Amino acid sequence: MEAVQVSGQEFFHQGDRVAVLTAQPLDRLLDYRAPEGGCFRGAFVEVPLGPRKVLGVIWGAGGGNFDSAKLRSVIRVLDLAPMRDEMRQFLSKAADYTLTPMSMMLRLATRAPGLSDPPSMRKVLRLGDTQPDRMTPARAKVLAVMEEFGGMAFTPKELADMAGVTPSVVKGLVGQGALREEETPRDLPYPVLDPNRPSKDLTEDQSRAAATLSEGVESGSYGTTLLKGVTGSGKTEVYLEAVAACLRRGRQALVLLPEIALTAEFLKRVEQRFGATPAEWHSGATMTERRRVWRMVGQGNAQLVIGARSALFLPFRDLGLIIVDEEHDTAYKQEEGVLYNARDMSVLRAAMCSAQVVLASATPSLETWSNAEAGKYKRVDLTARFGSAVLPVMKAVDMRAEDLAPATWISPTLKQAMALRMQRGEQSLLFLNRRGFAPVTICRACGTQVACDNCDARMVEHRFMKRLMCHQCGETKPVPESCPSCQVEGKMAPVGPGIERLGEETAALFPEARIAVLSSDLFASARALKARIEEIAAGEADIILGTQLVAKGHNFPLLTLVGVIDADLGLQGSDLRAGERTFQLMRQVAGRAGRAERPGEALLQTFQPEHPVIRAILTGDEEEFWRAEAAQRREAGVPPFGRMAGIILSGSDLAQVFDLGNALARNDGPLRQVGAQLYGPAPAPIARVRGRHRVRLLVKAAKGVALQEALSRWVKPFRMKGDLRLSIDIDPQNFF
DNA sequence: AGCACGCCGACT
DNA sequence: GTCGGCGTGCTC
Repeated sequence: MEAVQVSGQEFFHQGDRVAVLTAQPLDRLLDYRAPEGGCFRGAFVEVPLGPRKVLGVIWGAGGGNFDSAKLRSVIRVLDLAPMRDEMRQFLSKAADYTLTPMSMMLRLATRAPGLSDPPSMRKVLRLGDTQPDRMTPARAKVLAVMEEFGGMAFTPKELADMAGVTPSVVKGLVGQGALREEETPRDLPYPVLDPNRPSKDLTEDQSRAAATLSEGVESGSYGTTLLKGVTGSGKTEVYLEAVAACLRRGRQALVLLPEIALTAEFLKRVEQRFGATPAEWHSGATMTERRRVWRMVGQGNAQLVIGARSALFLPFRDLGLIIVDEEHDTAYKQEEGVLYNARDMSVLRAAMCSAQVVLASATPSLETWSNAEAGKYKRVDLTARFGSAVLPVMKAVDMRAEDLAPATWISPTLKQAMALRMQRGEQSLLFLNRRGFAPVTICRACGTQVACDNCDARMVEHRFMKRLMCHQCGETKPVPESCPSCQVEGKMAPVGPGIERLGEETAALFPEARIAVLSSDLFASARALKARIEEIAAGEADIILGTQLVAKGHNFPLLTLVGVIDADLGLQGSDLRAGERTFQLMRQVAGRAGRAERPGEALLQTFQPEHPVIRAILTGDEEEFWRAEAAQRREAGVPPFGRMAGIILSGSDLAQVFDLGNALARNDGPLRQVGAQLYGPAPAPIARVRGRHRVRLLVKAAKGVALQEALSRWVKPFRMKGDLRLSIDIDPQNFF
């Protein structure tokens, strides 16, 4: 049973007027009468709403301006750990910050199935108090197992398997009273993690870093630390020590990872360190797992959770530490529904519950770097260990001086470097952040490019499935024989390189090479991809071609050359963070090559070798890069030195969407009052997705301005007619 | 979010 | 006549 024991909490007696927050998008609290037996503030309840019963949380005393005669009663208090005050505060603050209705926040915080159901039970067996009338060898085996694990309970199936007998033997013993049936909750506590098992040997550097982090945890107060260290510097070992310190204090810890693909490997390391597997929370988890995690976290029966960004909204009972691994990763930004950045929300949540945050990265975001610089965050640096990956020699290949045949992308310089690796029996990696065969299919007769019917995006040829695909909505169609516009036949041609096309070119250059193409869409499952990566790491490929996914986490010990096919790719466009992103990505990709005993080399093919970002990547002076980037942003008054918000309008009728945008722009009084500037409306980068037109506006304000307040006053008067939608993205990652 | 209410077009 | 399209509005 989950005991509802909250001391010092406000209590409401039966019939009292209480305000209830539900997950229905009402954006206000509803008043009810407290149920029989009363309820505490924070209790999860079931309330009637129209013809339905819905989940809600007792938020406080009722407001009173609703006709008492029409008040309905809370149906019952659910058998769930009540929401703690700090969680209510966290949700409120996060809602204020992201301008999200509370109902949506509650939905985020209750994303587990069957919360309204009583805890699911199952039958288990314990040793009974009578002896069976006749002892048989099979029966003896079963009883021996029970003796061996004295006091433990097993399901009939488990017990039969462990004893090596058929279920009927077990059934017989139950009938005899030698085994006793008992009901227990199906959701079991997670195995206890032991923080005092011996850790790996840490270098002096690592021990110092671990001590700093642990000190923070032991203080029992809020604090954020940037843990900066390159791949192979042992970041994970270091922060697992902070986790150990947290567990020793009896508090819970949360490790956020940017991608599900990284969790399996991480779980192994946790098991090695703490002797058991922690709870796991991500979109791939089954309903049963989600339910178990949610309930156990609330009861304090899960000490450590490894999860994706939404794990931040789990009902921790006593959260003492949040690790945000690869904190710069854009996957932490939720781009749909509730628009939040899990990195920033981690800091908020930690502040609410006196927990520590560790932001770990080899290439921190500028936000985090400058917060550390400003002394808001502590900073701990790890240098590379002997024998671990070291940053390779980085060189630019000036593409203006290279002689390339049409429709080829591997320069003679890069080819030569690859040939050398082939000779030496070492691996090369070519990085191209473009899935598919060719990004554009063009008609050579009229110049038309094949576009998606539902989105304002060009369709990408995927030759392995012999179709064109829209990377926005996933729609596919066959590669047309004749031009959809001018009807001329046989003139459709692929333009530009994708990873598949690069594969063809590589195969032509090195017919004897074993080539592996790693692109997320070429694998049926994360498991298949992981298996392939392991094969490659073991040496089962000479040349690896990869998209974004090769930049993350995976180590290839035999790899000594990284060739970046188009280092300029990320620098195009007007993205504020283009430089930062390119810098991070290039450093990470380059970091795949070379270890201390086998130095690596990275060749960056570029048409602009004198570009400041490319130069910074080549010289490798990170601090200088960040200082320069920070200076530029400060000058421009953009994040983290100014505030920004994106307004995204969408709807099926373009004129209507633009009308709304223009109306918003004309009535920007509340924004001008706080000195904020408004840009737009303008078509969004992908102006049409799934048949909906998208228009954007951008708001820029000085730091310290009450931006959210001004924004909500600004948009409030506008009614959304028809299928028009308006969403506000505070601290947007992409702009126009 | 659901789910009802309601007000106009093609059917038994 | 009425079945049903989904636009508008309410839920304590």
